[in-house]
Amino acid sequence: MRDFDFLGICRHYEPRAVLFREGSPADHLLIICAGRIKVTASSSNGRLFLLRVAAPGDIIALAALQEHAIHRVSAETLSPCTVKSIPRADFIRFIESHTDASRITALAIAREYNSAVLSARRLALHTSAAGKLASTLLDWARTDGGSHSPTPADLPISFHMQLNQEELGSMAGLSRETVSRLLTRFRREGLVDQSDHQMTLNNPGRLEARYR
Amino acid sequence: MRDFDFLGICRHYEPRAVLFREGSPADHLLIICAGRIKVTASSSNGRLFLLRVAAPGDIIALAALQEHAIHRVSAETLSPCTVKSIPRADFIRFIESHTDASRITALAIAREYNSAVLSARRLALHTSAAGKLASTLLDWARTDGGSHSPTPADLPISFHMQLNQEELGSMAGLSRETVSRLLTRFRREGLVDQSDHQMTLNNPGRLEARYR
DNA sequence: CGTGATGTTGAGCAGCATCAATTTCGGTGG
DNA sequence: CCACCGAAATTGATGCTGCTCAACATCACG
Repeated sequence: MRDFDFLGICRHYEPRAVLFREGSPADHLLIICAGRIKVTASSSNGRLFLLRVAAPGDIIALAALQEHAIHRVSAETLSPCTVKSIPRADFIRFIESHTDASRITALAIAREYNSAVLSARRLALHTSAAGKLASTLLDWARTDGGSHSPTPADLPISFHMQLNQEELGSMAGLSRETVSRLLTRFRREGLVDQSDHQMTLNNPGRLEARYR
Repeated sequence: MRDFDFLGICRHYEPRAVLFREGSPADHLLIICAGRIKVTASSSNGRLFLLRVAAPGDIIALAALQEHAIHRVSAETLSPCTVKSIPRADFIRFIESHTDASRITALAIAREYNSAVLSARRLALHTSAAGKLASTLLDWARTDGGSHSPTPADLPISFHMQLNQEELGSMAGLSRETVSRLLTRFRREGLVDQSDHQMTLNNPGRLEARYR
């Protein structure tokens, strides 16, 4: 841990700062120390896809593990952030020389992998818009809402919703308007509550059962 | 490498053999030595999503890196396969004790990660069915067609299509019928050729430009 | 010649994107 | 405190795309 502290450079960022852009060369790995970061991909026709919201402890810019790689996503801060930036060579030297670091790294990368798989799954398996939105919310609540414990299915889960409906839509592959309509529907059915930026899933089990 | 050979057990599988199923506990990592393996996820309503076709050198069952994890995908052989199965503890001990192994592992995992990100991207960014199918084919050709070199955009790419239209559809998030219609359309426009199980993208650049 | 797997093609319809109008809300300044 | 502004959310109307259902073709295999 002492060695790790000397690795790379820690920088502070204001909200809405861009850490890197799709297409730029990837040579540094980034580890989030504080704050939330939005990871997105975009298509030339202007569509945006929100791949994930990364939290402290997450590694982004994994592409930098390969030499001469190029970022396939962009990263932008959502809140004030502290991010440690480590050149590829230093990072690799570090995990090669610290036995337990390689394990922890592998785990961190596996977490990123899982999150990407969940996204793909969501988008592919659900035909209906309601299904996509519901499982986006559920996935979110379960990874963000915290506890890695097996989720008790019928207890309400509450979490801080840092995204507006447009961003939520670009995460679920839906238009802003559809998100709005669905949220009011879920609200009417008593499945979710929303006040300020707090989102509560009143009955995750039922939400999942009805719109999977 | 000598140590690696002693690690885990190598097993041989016939085509259509199931290596593991979604929901079962994940405690072994699998490394593909020979053959092709289909990695899928399914929803309760019977829909199937083909996440990726893994090739020799790929690691699957990455979920096993975490303790007490559960498989979120299923794996099934497409052809005769040789697969090395390594218990989690052994694998972790190995990468902790072999300096360069941790680097290589990290790279392998990063590859899996990239492939998952590409899938999610495809599904989210393309609104039209044609776009989804086109980019599925392009991604496939570029990773499978082999050369990691920057693809020259206007040369035909050819690759062995191991999937039927139904499977291709479940990779792109489309119905079997839509895949059929689109392939005939692409054929009519001279964008692809198909003979037997050989698929040729005559002009990747144009395919991409037209249906991105 | 039958059977099953795979591919092709058509018709109809639901669902979501799109366009557009309106409302709510938080912030800023007079 | 109110007026004003812009961003975000809500709601409605409309059209198109791709899913579904269905019939049929094709091919490999026994």
